[in-house]
Amino acid sequence: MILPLSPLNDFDVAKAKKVAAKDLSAEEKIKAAAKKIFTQKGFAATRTRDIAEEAGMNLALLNYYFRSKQKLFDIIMLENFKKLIHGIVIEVVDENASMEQKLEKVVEAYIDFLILNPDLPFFILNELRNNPAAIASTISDEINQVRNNFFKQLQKGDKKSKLPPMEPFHFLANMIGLTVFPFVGKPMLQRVTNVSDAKFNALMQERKKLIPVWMKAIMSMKGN
Amino acid sequence: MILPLSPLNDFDVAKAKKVAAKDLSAEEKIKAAAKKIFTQKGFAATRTRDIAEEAGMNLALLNYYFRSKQKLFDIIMLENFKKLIHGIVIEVVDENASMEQKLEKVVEAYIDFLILNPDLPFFILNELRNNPAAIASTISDEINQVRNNFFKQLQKGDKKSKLPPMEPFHFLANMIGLTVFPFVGKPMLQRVTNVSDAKFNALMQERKKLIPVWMKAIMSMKGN
DNA sequence: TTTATTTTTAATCAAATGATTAAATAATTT
DNA sequence: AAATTATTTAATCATTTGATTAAAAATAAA
Repeated sequence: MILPLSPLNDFDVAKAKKVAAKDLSAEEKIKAAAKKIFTQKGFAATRTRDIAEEAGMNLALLNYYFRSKQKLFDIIMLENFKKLIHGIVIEVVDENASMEQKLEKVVEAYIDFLILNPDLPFFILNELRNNPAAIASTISDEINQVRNNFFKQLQKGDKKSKLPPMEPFHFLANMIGLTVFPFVGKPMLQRVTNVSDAKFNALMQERKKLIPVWMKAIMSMKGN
Repeated sequence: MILPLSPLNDFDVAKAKKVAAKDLSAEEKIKAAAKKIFTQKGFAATRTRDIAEEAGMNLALLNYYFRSKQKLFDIIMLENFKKLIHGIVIEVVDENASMEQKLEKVVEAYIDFLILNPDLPFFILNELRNNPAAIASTISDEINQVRNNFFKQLQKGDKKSKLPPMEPFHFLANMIGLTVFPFVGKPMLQRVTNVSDAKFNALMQERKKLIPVWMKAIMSMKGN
């Protein structure tokens, strides 16, 4: 295999072949380790040696399989991002569901997901700051869907749930703020309120029921 | 001055003397540049050369005045942190103010502050992740004050405002989520909702009035 | 003005870090 | 089994980056 010597050749030829052998392929081990460390520490604070060590692999394998730290990061980034928005768009765009139904479904699915991936939102928010354009372009389709469907529903109000129209920005900020912020600010909140990890998760379970109720209360206020 | 040659000598002797000369001292220029870049990009992603360039100063001056990147960062970090919690604790701990009054005061003061320092909360959240213990110890006094005063008021309910008791964690998560999250998630929210910087600030002005109303609506719901 | 002190600069160092290479090993194909 | 191809390793490179140094310039003290 001459790939490392010819940087411009395509790279996936080698991959497909040996995958699915043994327990977990070297490539998969590296990817898993990279996901863990990149997600925890972000791009800049992650060293390729840390990834190799976490994967129990030789450092050179990282470049053998992924060419560069940046390329590896891009792959992780994209997968993380898709994982995070997967499901939510489909739920939210559904024409037949009422606002109330959407609220309940999305919040529950999201909190379940975040309990399993507590570092993901901070990671996304961080990298979105460093690279707004590149990432946004990969998901512009989903954004447009949300704009064309859900935002319209929001702005004309929801008859079934008796919820008046609401400015989409405020709705999103509230919804994500209430749902995602506890995970983004977890270290701070835990420190101030003196809450253990177990208690934190229990509180998040509570919020699955509470947030939809709160959101409806917010939307029912006059002046929105 | 022999400081650069004797690393263990005290460092502040030199400082005090020439400060307040010219327009802005070299030390102040570096500090301002460091604050800007550290706050924007975090510790790991910031290069000392970037700071020197931003300040228009020679790279060696950074070490001359501050000894190391880490020491400079610690100073910025502490100032940022104090700036962020300044005021809020005094407001919130005041025994005589009702919950309602506190809500209105704190939200307004905070949003005004955040409009001027939009990158600060993300910076704090980020560094709090990397170094939970060190930072927390510098503000444990303030945290205890909040616990002993405000959380008690929360948990016994507020008669004047007719607000029933609420779990402190949920209250904090909601309050900070609604107030601070828009700034933390600014790039994401702006992208999805297609909102300009000017519009964003206008929406934040709106939220100064809305969030207290929303918070009262949330707290008035049964089941908290 | 002369001397001492402080500040600034340019050059350089040492360590960390992303990446590469050539050789060794393992697996696959013929 | 022999030949080919793919994977893995240890050693090394080149660059970046935080830090230092010695000398020059600016300022203050005598």
